[in-house]
Amino acid sequence: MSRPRIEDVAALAGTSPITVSRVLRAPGKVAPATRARVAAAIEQLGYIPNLSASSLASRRSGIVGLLVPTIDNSIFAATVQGMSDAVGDAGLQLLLGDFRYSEAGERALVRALIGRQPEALVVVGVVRDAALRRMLQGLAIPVVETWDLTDDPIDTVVGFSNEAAGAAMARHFLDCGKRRLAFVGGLDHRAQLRRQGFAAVLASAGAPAPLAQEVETIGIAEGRRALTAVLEKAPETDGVFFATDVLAVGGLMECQHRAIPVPERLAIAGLGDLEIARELSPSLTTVRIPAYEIGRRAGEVVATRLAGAPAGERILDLGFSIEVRESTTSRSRA
Amino acid sequence: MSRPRIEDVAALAGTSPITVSRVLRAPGKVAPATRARVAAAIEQLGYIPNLSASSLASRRSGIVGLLVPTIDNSIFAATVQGMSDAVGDAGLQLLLGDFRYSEAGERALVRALIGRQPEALVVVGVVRDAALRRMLQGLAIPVVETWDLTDDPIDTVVGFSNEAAGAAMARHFLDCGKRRLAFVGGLDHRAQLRRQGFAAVLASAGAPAPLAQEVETIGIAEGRRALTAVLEKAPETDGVFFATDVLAVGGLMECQHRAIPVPERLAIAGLGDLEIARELSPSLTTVRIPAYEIGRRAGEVVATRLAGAPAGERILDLGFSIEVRESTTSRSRA
DNA sequence: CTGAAAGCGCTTACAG
DNA sequence: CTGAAAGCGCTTACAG
Repeated sequence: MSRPRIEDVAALAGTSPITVSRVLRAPGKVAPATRARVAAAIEQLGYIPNLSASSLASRRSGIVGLLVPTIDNSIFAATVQGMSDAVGDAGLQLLLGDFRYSEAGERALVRALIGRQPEALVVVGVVRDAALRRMLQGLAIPVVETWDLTDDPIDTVVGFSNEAAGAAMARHFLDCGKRRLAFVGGLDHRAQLRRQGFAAVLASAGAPAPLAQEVETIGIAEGRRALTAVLEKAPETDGVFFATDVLAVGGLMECQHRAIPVPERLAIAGLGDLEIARELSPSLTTVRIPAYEIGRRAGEVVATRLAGAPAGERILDLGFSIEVRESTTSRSRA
Repeated sequence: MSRPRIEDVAALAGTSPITVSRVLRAPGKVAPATRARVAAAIEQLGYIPNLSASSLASRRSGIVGLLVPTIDNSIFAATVQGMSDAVGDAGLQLLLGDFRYSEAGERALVRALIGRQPEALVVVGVVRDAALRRMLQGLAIPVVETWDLTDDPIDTVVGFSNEAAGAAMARHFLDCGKRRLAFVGGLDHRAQLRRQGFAAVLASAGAPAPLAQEVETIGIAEGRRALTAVLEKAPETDGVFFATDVLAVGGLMECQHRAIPVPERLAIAGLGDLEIARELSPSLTTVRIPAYEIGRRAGEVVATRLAGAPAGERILDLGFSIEVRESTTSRSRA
């Protein structure tokens, strides 16, 4: 008992496959009586169109590819959700791939996705590999880069300035009277940009260059280790900016473990505005990223373009905000 | 400049499309010299096969569908990772869909996936909707249910007993001398099973029936609210089992906020063994679920079956363990 | 080891 | 409003 084809539906409804196809994709063009008969036949047979055949014939796959660095415990989950909401409204399906923070993985994943004929591609991050940029440009489909900004996107970029976020956090630490600072983060490009923005503000304020402590993975335990390392290398440190909240939570816990007063002796800040950041005590100062909106806007750009609209603004800066909380300010704690 | 087809590669390599196809899928059957010429042509043109056409002709999509309740801040992320590792090794691609904990969403998602002709389907949870079960059975492809157990899976189930997990946690509370207990969780089936197992053990031990506190969403703030509600309704409660760690973290924080001694006055436990559970102070007693292994095994079952092996054991119980930590035992706290 | 023929299940113009 | 013809880009037997 193999699956019914469009021909089986047509036979049962006493019409042609073309009409069945129309009922599915442009029901307004079919007479109501015919439409009803076809709908009944579809229902009766449990017909589900073969989308491989449909894609091949129509050259429209209905797929939007989304490339994320990781799906794990994800700061990107909200972006995926936003994308999913936006493209779902447009009748498109999301094909998700994670390249695990590796450029080789990114290339392999793009190739795998291309084979599925996506109508558009959304990438978390700005694509840095030159060969990959050229390849994506050659695809002649909308490509949206996200979670960062660049003067020269492949097509469109929807994000915020990681460098500006780092800079803003540096100013906040200075405002709090902290000058001997450290930065904790991975080697991925966005973390590096945050570090650069952070360091630049400190330099121009005449503060010491921040200690840069590198992490291998993103996790609470890794954040604790990083804080330990920072205090070993630079015991006088009075503030630490972590590239993500998960690391910062580890930093906070290590302080608690060592009975280091936060923020009096050591101020702590993160990025991402996870729910846990708000709920901890002391609550965590963090950079709020419009993660959902980034996904939503990226999805809308894609949907608009696929509906035939011309390319609009190439650079959409959705900004960020510093959420000042107890881990950097000396307000009384509950 | 449209994308090159297999015919273009064949022309450049001075051979036929059939041979190009062979180089891609069974290179051992092609003479080395020919293979080299074809490989060079593929490279030169940047040829990527159209997988819609390939799927249609071969009736093999190379796709495994994975249905999860949510991709958000996910207790399921490890399962997805395990699946991805296992099916990736077999050259299959994962098509991920989240049905947002709704049966209607589950049905719609299955229909959307079926259109893409997946060779197998993996579902987080046991499918409860009878019509959907019949439909999946009729598909004649491997279907793996996960994260729970049932006597009569559609095909194969890989998981653990949620009821037994609830029961084990009830025994642990009793061992700790706690008898006036509460359960906090959502209305999804797995949470209900945990509650039932929990309640059954208490009943047979002659302890009072546990208060069941329902939550709308999974979040730290929701866990705090739930704990507040429990203490309002039953101030004498001396232990609370939360259906997931995220809720339990909220419970722990609310206790901290109210200066309720944990575990002396109130013991707290969760399920999932998130990293934060280990790191908090007091650390959180929890049920460890082999989430990665569930995904990995499910993926292996699928890969084995698609490689032609007959169906093996229908029920794979991967078990769970109670991780006893400070939130239920009165050991000294750092 | 290699290729000509047929076909996978749809949709796109086009005609009426 | 409806349908016959052609074709989307591959792969599957089959033959040699």
